[in-house]
Amino acid sequence: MSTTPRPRAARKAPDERTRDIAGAARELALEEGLAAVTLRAVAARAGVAPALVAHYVPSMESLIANTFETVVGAEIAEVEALIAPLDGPRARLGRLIRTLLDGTRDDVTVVWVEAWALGRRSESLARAVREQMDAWQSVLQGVIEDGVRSGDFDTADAPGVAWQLLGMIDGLNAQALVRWGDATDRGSLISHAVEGMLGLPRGALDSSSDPAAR
Amino acid sequence: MSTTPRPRAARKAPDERTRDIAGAARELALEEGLAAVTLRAVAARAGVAPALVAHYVPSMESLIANTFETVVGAEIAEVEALIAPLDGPRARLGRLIRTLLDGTRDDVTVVWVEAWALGRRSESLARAVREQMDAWQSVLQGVIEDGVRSGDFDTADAPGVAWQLLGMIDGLNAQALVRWGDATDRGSLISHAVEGMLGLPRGALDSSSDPAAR
DNA sequence: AGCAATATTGATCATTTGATCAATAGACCT
DNA sequence: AGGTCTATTGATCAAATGATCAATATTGCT
Repeated sequence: MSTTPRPRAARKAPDERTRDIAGAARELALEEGLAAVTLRAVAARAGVAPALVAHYVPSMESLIANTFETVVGAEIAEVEALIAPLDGPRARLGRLIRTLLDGTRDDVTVVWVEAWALGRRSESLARAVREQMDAWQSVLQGVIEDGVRSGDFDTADAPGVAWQLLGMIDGLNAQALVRWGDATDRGSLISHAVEGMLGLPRGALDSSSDPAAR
Repeated sequence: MSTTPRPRAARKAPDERTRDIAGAARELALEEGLAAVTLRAVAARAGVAPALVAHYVPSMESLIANTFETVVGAEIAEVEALIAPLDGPRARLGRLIRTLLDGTRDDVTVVWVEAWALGRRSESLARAVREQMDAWQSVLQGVIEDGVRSGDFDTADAPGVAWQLLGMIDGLNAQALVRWGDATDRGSLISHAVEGMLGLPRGALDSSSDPAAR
């Protein structure tokens, strides 16, 4: 059992090394979960000595919190950009739900689930989780309020519906993480659920109005 | 810093000691989460030496899996007993949802969330999680199928609706774990969601038909 | 070429975890 | 009372974690 000796890392500017380390942490989180983001694992992935990671980061706790923020923040931005050009609240909301439930982001879901658990023992991670949940809720609430204004949706509690929908999506994705194998389509039934919350007729949110879903 | 010296534990029959240890593990899981169920913590709570816990349990991994099963199994049995005597599928489903979302079982929710995360690193825990999810799904599916037979509900996919509903409930509870403070009533909106999934008119699942909810 | 600044590292420490085993002590039977 | 069985324990180990610090190597400037 020979541990491959690592050549001395090339000297880099602090800014770049900082980005390297953050990137290594991000990759690890997506590939193996937040719990795999350890001092030594990040160092190995970044190709540096463990002490260097410790040197560039105030604490592993903060690195993990920042990594969570990066991963989830990118997901939010990505989905936001995806639905922004769509035409009308119904199309945007339908697409958003289908996208988040299409199973292509299970790596991010793992990060979410581990953040919920680890957040109970890390105040900074817990804070990051709350912030990102607020950010997601804000996106959803925006779409719903647009729909209420335009008459597409009917609800007196857009913030509440946004929270509910967010919880549902998270729950369904977390569940799918365990029920791999039995791959019920996650997106079809929830549309009816949302229709119920928003006073829409059955089928109003299905993919027939979404060109990209055909 | 004086560690209180523990008196030698009274000799007990193996069966009883086994139950003691399982009980200590269960209490710890409910009070501080599954991650707190460590060899030494369980030993301290049970009032015995750490080596004794190791002696009575094949591995901590299995103790944790069994503890999860106990905690969640008890929750299922409890809720099942609660809704069984109710009159009709609508009342039973409504009560089930309201009960699971009333916020009085957050300790169990913590166990669920940690099990999802830890299950990624423990095959036995992952198996236990799948089993208990199946058990929950089975309960939900039973209620829904009753409703379909009686004409109360309208869906062609009772198993799918059961899975979706389970995921939604878990997600909303997990979310509430983090959003303490902002305590939106978790139960009211989801009723509309379920009405949407089951083809019910708005309000059909509200608490007006549930004597205990008034 | 020499030097100062600093990026990088090896060595090391303290904790926490699960696990093993020989030794001990208490209960029960004859 | 004595002896046997076995429940219980202290001591100890290996592994993994986060963190610190003096020492080293490399860069870039003069």
